[in-house]
Amino acid sequence: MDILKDKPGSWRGRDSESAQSNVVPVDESRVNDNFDLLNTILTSSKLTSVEEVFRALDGCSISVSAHLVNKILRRFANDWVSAYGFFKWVATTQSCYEHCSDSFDLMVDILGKSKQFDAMWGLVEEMGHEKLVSLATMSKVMRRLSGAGRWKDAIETFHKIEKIGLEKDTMAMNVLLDTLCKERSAMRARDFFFEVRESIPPDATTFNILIHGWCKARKLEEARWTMEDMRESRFIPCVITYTSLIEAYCMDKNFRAVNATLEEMKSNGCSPNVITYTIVMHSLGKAKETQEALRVYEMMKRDGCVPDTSFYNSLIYILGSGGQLRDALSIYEEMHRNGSPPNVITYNTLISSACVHSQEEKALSLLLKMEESSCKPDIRTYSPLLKYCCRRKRTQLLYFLLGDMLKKDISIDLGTYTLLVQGLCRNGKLHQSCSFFEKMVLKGFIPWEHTYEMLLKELERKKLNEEKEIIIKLMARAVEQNSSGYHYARKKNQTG
DNA sequence: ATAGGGTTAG
Repeated sequence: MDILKDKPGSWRGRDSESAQSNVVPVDESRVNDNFDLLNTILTSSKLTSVEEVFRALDGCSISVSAHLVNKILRRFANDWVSAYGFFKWVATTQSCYEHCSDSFDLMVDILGKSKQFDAMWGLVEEMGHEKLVSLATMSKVMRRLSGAGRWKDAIETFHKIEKIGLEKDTMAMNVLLDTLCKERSAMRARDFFFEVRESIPPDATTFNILIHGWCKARKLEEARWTMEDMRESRFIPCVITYTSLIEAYCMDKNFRAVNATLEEMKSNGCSPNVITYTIVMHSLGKAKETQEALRVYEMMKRDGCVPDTSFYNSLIYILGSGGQLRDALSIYEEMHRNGSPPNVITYNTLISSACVHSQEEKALSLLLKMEESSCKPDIRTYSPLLKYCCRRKRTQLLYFLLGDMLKKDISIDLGTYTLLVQGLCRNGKLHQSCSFFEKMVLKGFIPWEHTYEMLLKELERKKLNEEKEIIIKLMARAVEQNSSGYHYARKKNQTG
C-alpha cells in the first residue's frame, strides 16, 4: 500500500479502485457479512461519543476494505458520531489498512454536514500530510460551509487552497460560485465573481452557474443581465442557460414568457432538450393545465426528442393527479417497452396516486412489482400507503406495512410520524395516535405545534385526562431535548 | 452538484 502513497506524477493517489486491486479481490458475501455486523454494533446502542464507538467496536475482528468503509460511511451519513468513530477506529486499529482518498472525502462531507467544522478541518489537515486533498475535498468543505451560512469562511477557504497545493483556477472558482448560489446567496456569488474575474478567466459554465443562481432566487432581471454579460464576454448561451430561465418563468407560472423563451432559443439555433420539456410540462401539470401539458408531450415527440425516465415520471404524475390512473399505468407499461425503465420515483408516484383514489389492490400490487423488479422502496413509497390506512381505518394493513418497513430497514421520518399521529387522531384511533406521538418524541423528533394541539384537543373532547397529561409531558420533553441540543430532528438530506 | 422528477400539514 505504501508504494501508492507517493506515486510519481500523481500527488493524489490511493483511490478505492487502486486500493482494492492492490489488496484482495472484493468478496461480496464477506463484505455483506461484515457490513451487517458493523451495522448492528453501530446501530444497537446509543453512541454519543467517539470513545463510546471505540468501546463498542472493541474486540471486533474483521478485515476492512475501502468498499466496506464507504458503505458504512454512507449508511451513517446522518450520524457523524458513529461514522467518525468507526472511521477513526479503522485508522488506529487496522494496522495494515490506510483510508483511501474517497473515504476521507466522504468523512469530510459527513462532518461538514453535521457542522462539526473543527473535526472537519482536523481531517483535512491530516489529509494534507498524506497529499490526499483534491478539489473534490475542498468542494465539499466549501459547500458545507456555505450550507451552514458561513459564506465568508467558504470564500476564505477558496483563497487558501493554493497553500494546499491546489490552483485558484476557473474550475475551482466555478465550484465556489456554485456552492454560494446553491446555498441561496447568488448575490455573494456575483460579488465574489466581480472581485476575481480579472485574475481568473471565466468560462461558459461560470455564467451558467450565476444565471441559474439568479433564476432560483427569482431575480430574473439579474439573470437576463448576466446573460448579456455572458454574450459580451463572447460566450454563447446554451440549452442550460435557456432552461434555467424557462424554469424560473415556470415558477412564476408565466407561461407566456416560457413560450417566448422557447422561441428565442430556437431562433438562436438552440434546441430544447428532454430536460427543458420536462420542466415545462411538469409545471403546466402542477398549474392544472393538463391539456396544455399534454400538448408539450406532443410537441416534444414532433421535435424528435426522446423521453427518458424522469420525463415519463412527470407525465405519470400529471395523469395520476388528474385522476387518469389508467393512462398513467399505460405509460408505466410503455416505459418497459422503450428503454426508459421505471425507477423508485415511478413506483412512488403511481402508488401515491392509487392511494389517493383508494385503489388499495392496485397500490399493493405495485409494491409487490417493485420487489419483483428489485427496485428498492423508500420512505416515500410507504407514506402514501400509511396515510391511506389511517384514512380508511385499515389497522391490520397499517401494522403489516410498518413491519415490512422495519424488515427493509426503512426508518420513519418526521413527516411520516406527523401523518400517522394526525391521521389516526382524526379517525378516532386515539390510543394508536398517542403511541406514535410517544415514539416520535423518543426518537428525538419535535412534533409540529399543529400536531400537538390537534391531539390535545381530541383527548380533551374524549375526557382522556391521563393521556392528555402524558402528551403534555412528552411535548415538554421534546422541546427540552431540542434546546439542550442533545437530539435533533434530522433533516432529510442526501450526501452528495 | 452548470439545467429536470414524487412527499407533510393547513
